Amino acid sequence: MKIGEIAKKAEMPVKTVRYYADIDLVSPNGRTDAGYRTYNDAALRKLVFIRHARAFDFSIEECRELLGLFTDQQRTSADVKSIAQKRLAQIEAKQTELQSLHDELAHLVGACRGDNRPDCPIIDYLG
Amino acid sequence: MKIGEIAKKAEMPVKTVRYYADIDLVSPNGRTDAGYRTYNDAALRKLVFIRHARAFDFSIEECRELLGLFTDQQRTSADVKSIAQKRLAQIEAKQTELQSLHDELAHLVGACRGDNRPDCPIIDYLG
DNA sequence: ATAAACCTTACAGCAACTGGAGGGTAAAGT
DNA sequence: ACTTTACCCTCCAGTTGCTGTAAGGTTTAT
Repeated sequence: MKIGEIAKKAEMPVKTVRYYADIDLVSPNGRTDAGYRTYNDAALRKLVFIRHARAFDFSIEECRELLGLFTDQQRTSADVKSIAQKRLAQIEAKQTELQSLHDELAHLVGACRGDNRPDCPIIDYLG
Repeated sequence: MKIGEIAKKAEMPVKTVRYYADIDLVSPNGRTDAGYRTYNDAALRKLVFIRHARAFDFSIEECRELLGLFTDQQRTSADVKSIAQKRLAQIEAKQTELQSLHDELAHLVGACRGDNRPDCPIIDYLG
């Protein structure tokens, strides 16, 4: 499989696949005579794995860690769960933060008449 | 006021104040003979304004826009409200996204026994 | 034969800073 | 007066996770 084909199957840009190769996250299994990267099905599974993990906002380094567990026969589900729980806690923290952000801003927007007079509680609050 | 003083009053790192000067977001009103940036109270108010707006995840460009309105006597509250509403919609979209992320991941974490056996629904799902 | 589609590397850029090197200056202590 | 400490300066590199572009080489289809 050349890079275009695996990228299509993994549903990500060619650039991204090449980037993952550059940072040694998912390496091609070889090169053609012309220097084209060649990939196998194992690489495809890794890319799909990463796409899913990235959708969960796992960082690249977390993906690397998870990928290690993914291919490690010795891993325990506790290892994986612990990483996922850490991520979940991060998400929950972000949610809380976003909620108070939302509430404050919504309050200000609600208080602003939005007419063509210059006085505005949003500006007052921010300033 | 020199940069250290205004940074302290505005509650942000000196580096950040210097950065805002570099990108012409908040310029010093002059320089000392030695080349030190000098700031006045108007600059301080702008920095505080920006810190608040940034806490709402307004981008620097949005801050620039808001700052323009802030100092523009001709602005109407409708101008400001429209920017704030746009931002509110972005926050709400992010919240929805984060919620489904949370639910999916929480489901997976809940399904994982987290013992020392290798089979793990999180890995199964991601792979 | 040639054009389109594909591949390569290498560098630049995004946002919004942060850190560090390598210096000059000012304020405070002795 | 001298030294230490605390500031200040510029410039460059790095962060994250790519994406865009330039300037080429290769393969495939017509």
